[in-house]
Amino acid sequence: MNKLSKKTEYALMALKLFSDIDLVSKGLKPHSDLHLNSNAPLQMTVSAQDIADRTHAPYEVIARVLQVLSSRGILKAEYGLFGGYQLAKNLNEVTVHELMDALESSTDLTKCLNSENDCDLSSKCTIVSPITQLNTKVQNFYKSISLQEVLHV
Amino acid sequence: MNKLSKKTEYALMALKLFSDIDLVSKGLKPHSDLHLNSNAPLQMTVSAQDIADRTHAPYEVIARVLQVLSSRGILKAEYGLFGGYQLAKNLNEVTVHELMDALESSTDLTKCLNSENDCDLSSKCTIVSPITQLNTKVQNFYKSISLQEVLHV
DNA sequence: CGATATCCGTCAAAATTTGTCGTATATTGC
DNA sequence: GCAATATACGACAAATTTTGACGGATATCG
Ligand code: FES
Ligand code: FES
Repeated sequence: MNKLSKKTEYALMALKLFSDIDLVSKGLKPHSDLHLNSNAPLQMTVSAQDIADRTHAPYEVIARVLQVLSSRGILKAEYGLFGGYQLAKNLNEVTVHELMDALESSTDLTKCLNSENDCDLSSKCTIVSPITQLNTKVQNFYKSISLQEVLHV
Repeated sequence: MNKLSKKTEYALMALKLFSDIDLVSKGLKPHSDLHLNSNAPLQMTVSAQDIADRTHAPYEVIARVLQVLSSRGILKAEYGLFGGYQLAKNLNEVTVHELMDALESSTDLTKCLNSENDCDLSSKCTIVSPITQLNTKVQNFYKSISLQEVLHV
């Protein structure tokens, strides 16, 4: 399959939103219009509902994604009225690998590489070493790309 | 998910087998024992059944994989008794991307990138450009790695 | 012609992803 | 204290994809 899950896509949308808001707060223009509703003052803290509305992602799903990003320290959560999420890290310091590790079922290239999945063929398997080495290359590749680099295009 | 499918794994096993046979034919030692059964002379042409036996992959599945590799010109097929498959290309000239393109459902990083899948959100989507650019990077990465490089470790 | 092996369409089982629901917990404003 | 709001989390159903199996057609060779 070799695809990024919807969860990771939704995460990128949310993080791009925060990234743009951050630009606005510094007096710079975002790359795409934010379509901020109402004339309320710009809130650095955005609720899951707002993020769902603006990204057009299903609320329940992206809410869960935001919780994970929060648990990973990429976002900071605030309870209560006017609560929501804020960027907690500079996106320059978060890699694509980190995002995948947070949201994908696994970052490994194959199921057999997963230590929990004890493949009964591993003793007879002829490509354990090749796959392992290729896997390392792929991991390093995704570790070499920051989210800033991805979103700020 | 971001994983290589079983089909691609089976393909790598088969190609490693051919790669090792090729070494033997040149009088060199393969990296892993071939466990050639019987005392028959070494055949450059190997049947799907033999490959299934030696890789421990389900016959029906790896047979289909071999057919695809044949249609892509990576293997050469021969009908009839003592028929089977041979390496048709130098593995130095076949990339990981080429193998994925042959066997994975898609080489694209997300479903939305697939032109057939006309995502109804694409007009509102905020990450079309970021995803597209990241996708290109990933494609180029997989195009930069040859199967020789992967299997000959 | 018969034995063997590649080819190919279809389909069911299994696994994974995606989305939904219900509920608990924490914070704020009154 | 209490109601309103928003995050946190477990469980579950629907949808999609992968994996594997079956049946039969086509090609080659002795
Ligand atoms: S380790 Fe599972 S098939 Fe190679
Ligand atoms: S293009 Fe489909 S969600 Fe972005």
